[in-house]
Amino acid sequence: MANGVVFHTQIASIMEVLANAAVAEICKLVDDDYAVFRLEITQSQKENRVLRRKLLELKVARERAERTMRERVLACRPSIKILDRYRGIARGEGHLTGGHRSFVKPAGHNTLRDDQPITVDEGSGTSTQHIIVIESAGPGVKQETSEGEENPLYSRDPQTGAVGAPPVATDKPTTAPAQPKTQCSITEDLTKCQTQREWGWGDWAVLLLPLQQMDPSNMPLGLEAQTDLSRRDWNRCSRSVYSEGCLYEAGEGMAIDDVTVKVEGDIPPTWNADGHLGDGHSQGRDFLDYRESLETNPNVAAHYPLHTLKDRDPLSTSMGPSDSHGSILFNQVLNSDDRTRAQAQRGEATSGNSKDKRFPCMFCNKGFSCPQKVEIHQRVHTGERPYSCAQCHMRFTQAGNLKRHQRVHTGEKPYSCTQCHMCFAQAGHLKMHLKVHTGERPFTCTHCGKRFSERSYLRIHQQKKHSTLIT
DNA sequence: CTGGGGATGGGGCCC
DNA sequence: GGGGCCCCATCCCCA
Repeated sequence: MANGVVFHTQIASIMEVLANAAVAEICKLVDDDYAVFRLEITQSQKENRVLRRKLLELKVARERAERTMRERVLACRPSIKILDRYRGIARGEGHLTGGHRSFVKPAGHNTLRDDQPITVDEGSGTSTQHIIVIESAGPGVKQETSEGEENPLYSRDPQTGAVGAPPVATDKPTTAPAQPKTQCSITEDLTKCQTQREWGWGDWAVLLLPLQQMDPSNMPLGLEAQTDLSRRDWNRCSRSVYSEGCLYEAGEGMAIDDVTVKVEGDIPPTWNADGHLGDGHSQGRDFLDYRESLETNPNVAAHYPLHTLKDRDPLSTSMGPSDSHGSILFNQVLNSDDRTRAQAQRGEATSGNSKDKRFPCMFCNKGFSCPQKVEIHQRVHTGERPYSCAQCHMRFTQAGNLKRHQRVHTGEKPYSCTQCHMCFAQAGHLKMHLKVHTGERPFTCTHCGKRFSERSYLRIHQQKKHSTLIT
């Protein structure tokens, strides 16, 4: 018994010694790592100071160069005009009250209708919109200054009243656009610009990039709206547009070629790229693909060939989840255009001229019968998806679509075939399925006479076999 | 051929 | 009666 006690005592002593040794070893490692870490921090701080100083110097130099180059460019090339109504704000002479919402205009969309509403101003007096419309057609980069033609709806900076000068100054004006940039880098540039509240030549050069370098699927979208609060904000915003009427005044549109319309302004608090509730200062990450919207506008469709959009090869830049989201949005938008054309062919009115459809979309001018319809439709353009699935976090533009989606989780298939035991979650799927039993094939290929049960099958067939598109 | 989802229009209900 | 809001049916596309 006594031997047992001694044995346990010895074991305890040994364990204590081992534990102490381990602790000492751990402390030594921690101390070593801490020293290294501290050294790295110190070096990083030094680097930060140096970079900050360089940044300041560059900023001062660019300001100086801007002034001289602006005078020089305007003197040498009177055709160069720059539209920059809100430069005072963008340059930091004012303040931004919200985040930025941006749209990319389609390739080939080289004109913008005078009455094309592309932006929103809540009229609060503090909301700001920044429209940048650039024409780079031909050898001349045609831009237009807003000085002297300021839109009262887009007021001067409420604090300073400043209307900034066009950002034409540059250190390297002719070489900036030549460098290929990925969509990611474009976004980063814009983010930096917005962060600094300053636009220089390099920023404009980014906007002048050809669209082939701007793939829609890589546009980082921060389109999700999660909360009712945000939805109300955005809805209020869109409704205010209707209360205000079309805000886009004649004569302020700009001709555009290589593509870019950029609209910045207030966005709902949730429009952060990460899809979470935010403060609205997403710093330019929330690009929205806008290229589709003008296609459906009968007044501008002729100028905006859709193929120029579809033919673009996607960039390989990985943008994470919002990347695919953007691609989906773009595809759906194109589908919407196809649908619009199909509806027009069926004789369905799509213009906003009729009395029944007197509520036009602020993006594409398509008419709807009531403001709610427009609000829903405009989500095509804005990417807003207020309805979230609790099971899988998918988001939808309409409550009904969410409800339909939830059958995926519940397994509910309320539509049963009377001919067989098949069940479907959607009525349309049952309807389509019934054609299997009836043999109905109403869609006939005009080239080979082959018949199909669905229009989409015919279209695919003609694409594959005849290399044509049905209209 | 099935299944999931985007988008539009119709219609009912309420104020 | 008209407008706002909501639900639903439907068409369409794509994987």
